Amino acid sequence: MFGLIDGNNFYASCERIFRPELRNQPVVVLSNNDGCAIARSNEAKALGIPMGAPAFQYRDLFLKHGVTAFSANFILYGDISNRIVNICRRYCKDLEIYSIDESFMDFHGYDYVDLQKHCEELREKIFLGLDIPTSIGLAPTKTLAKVANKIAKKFPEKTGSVYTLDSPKKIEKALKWFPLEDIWGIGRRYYHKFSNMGLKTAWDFTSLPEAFVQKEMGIMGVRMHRELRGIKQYELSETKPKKGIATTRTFDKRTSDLEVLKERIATFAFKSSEKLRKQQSCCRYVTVFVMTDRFKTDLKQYSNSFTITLTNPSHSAIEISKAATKALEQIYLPHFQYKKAGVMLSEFVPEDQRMTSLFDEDFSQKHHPIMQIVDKMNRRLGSDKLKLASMDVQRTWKMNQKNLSPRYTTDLSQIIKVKAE
DNA sequence: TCTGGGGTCCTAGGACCC
DNA sequence: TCTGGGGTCCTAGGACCC
Repeated sequence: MFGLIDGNNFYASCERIFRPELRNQPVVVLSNNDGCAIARSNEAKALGIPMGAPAFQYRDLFLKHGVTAFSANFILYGDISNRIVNICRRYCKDLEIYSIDESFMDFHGYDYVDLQKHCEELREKIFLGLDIPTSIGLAPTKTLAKVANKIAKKFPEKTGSVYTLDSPKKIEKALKWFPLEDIWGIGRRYYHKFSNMGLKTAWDFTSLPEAFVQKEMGIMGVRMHRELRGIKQYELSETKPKKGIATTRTFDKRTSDLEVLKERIATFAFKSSEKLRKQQSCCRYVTVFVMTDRFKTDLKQYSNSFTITLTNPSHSAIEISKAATKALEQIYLPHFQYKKAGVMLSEFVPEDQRMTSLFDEDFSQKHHPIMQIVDKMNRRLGSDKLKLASMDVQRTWKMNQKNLSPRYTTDLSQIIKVKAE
């Protein structure tokens, strides 16, 4: 059996840990620049705030119903996430971290354990320890565990937020109820296609002939089809190093100034290289993209990207940001108002398995000592203490983060204050 | 005025090889 | 009239996920 555990309305729940007066109150968490709603408490969902709702369009509604809006505090969410995983590991040795708020657990070998009870206890432990409500689904395949999880979340009273799909009868009943669009692997596109054919539920989908699914969706669809019928296609996957790393941002103002863009790109390149060094990889490709404001249809639109191939795989911030600047110069056109840009790194090799060119200088090696110092100091003193001269020394760029909560659990100076009466 | 950011995997088709 | 057969590798784009 597989278990899937996830945090309910995770970011919103994290914010509520330290603001208990917000329990049962509508809470949303906004994306970078306070742009869109990326998490909503149940109360906020009930007010009709959809996922991804642009904050400026809902400002009146927030005001009218006393919705508390937080700026995204990913440091806090990441730390709470780690704590949840640590508790989960006490209940299941084989665990795959699937996302910041979701983990799969492989319960093979737990034949003599009542998994339903086991998971109820796990849930309770997390709630007592961290004040985060979770839901758990149990089933013979990962895709069915996803189904079970959604049922647990949808019917907390009836299921106790833990739901097990362990018999063909139960599975059939669940799938006949389960909406087609909620299946793991059915996105907008496929939903459209299949609902036009009259399909409504997961059961309808499993009733399609496999050959037809293969034709329409390829191998991914076939796997999904089988998983829903209880035929296991996926195991836990171990955490692998990333194959691509990106740092991209929407700007708070549009700009056509090349110097401004160069500074942004240098900063994004630095951040990306930092992530790259953290996983001990070097990259071969550095890609830069820029784009105008896609929502301003009256303005001239332009978007482009350019990729530089490094002669030697590298994770030097200096080399990567130089390459990024060069790439930017290839695609920059004046007279456009840029709104978003990013730096993406790809084609990785482990830093200790690099093949270096016979003729070109190996900057990754050369810059290694200084990069180590930079990383060490930024880890200890807070990020951005040491940066490249091409980055914004004056901090002229600041994200809109009007309602950022403190880093309660990761920064001593921001620890929660308890009033002495 | 205002609209996120970061990933994965698969597939078809082109270029090339013998 | 009539022009093979079998591969590999790479890339862009499409679909999905949170």
